[in-house]
Amino acid sequence: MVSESRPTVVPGQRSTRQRAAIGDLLDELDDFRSAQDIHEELRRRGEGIGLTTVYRTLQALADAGEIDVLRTTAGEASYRRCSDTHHHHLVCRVCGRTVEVEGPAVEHWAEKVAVEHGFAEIDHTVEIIGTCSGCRS
Amino acid sequence: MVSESRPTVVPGQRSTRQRAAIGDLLDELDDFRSAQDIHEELRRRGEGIGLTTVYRTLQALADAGEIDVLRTTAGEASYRRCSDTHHHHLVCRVCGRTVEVEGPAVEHWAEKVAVEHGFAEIDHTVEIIGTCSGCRS
DNA sequence: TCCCATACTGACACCGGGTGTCGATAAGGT
DNA sequence: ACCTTATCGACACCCGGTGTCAGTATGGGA
Repeated sequence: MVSESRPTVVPGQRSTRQRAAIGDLLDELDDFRSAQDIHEELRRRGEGIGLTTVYRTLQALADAGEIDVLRTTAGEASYRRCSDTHHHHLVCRVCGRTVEVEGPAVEHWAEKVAVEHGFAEIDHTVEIIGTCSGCRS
Repeated sequence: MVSESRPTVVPGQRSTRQRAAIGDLLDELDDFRSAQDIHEELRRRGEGIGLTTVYRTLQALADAGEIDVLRTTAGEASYRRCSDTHHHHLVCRVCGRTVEVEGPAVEHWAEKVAVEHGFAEIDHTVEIIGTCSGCRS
């Protein structure tokens, strides 16, 4: 028994109480949350944790590809634990409910268009936002 | 002769020297530029104009759909005069060179996916970034 | 088990893009 | 020309995010 339910929260970095708390919270949440939301929620639960640490851990997780980042139109970053496979997001503009969607056709299109214009090392972002059924009543 | 080469820079607002200067500069530029870039360039050319005015004019133009806005990963807003038709951008991550691209298939896919999940009033963002041929040497 | 080099933490100061305020100024109808 | 109204822009301010650095926790040796 190697007693490692969460081997490393952030690959290549030590596992600490604070990082574990952030990891656990992300597992629990479904929507995109800002660093400050996450910090506030952890404090509410009695975790002693600093805002700086939350910012840095989330950034490290994002760099490692462990979580997805979304920039709100207000310029704020939002984070969410997602599935490993490449996908995009369908987000409700009212409640923030998020659905992961795949679109192989879009990937190919982006790649093709970019190559046609002589671009390489292609990356892309696709976000769909709308109002979900629950928020229309 | 109604002597109106630029009837209104921002629809529903007065035409002023400052707004005309911003409009002219946007006509001239090809890439996405930040508000501060635009302010700096206008000052360099001798235009007396305040940074606040530039911010507000660009925002009004964007609200009116006269120009396109792009949020950089650094959280900074960039602006560019674009064609009227709906399109997306292929941007070079090094030099910022921008190509407008169309993808009817993507529009349909976004719409379809969103409707399937019960979403309405659908909007979407698609950006492709890569390294252009000139910047790879 | 103790020790120590190393990584991590977090309070705090700071940075920078962007916005609110408000007196000064320009626009344009009469 | 005059007056009402929109606009301008210097300045203070807001706030998300980052750099710093002294203090603290961690975990691999000895």
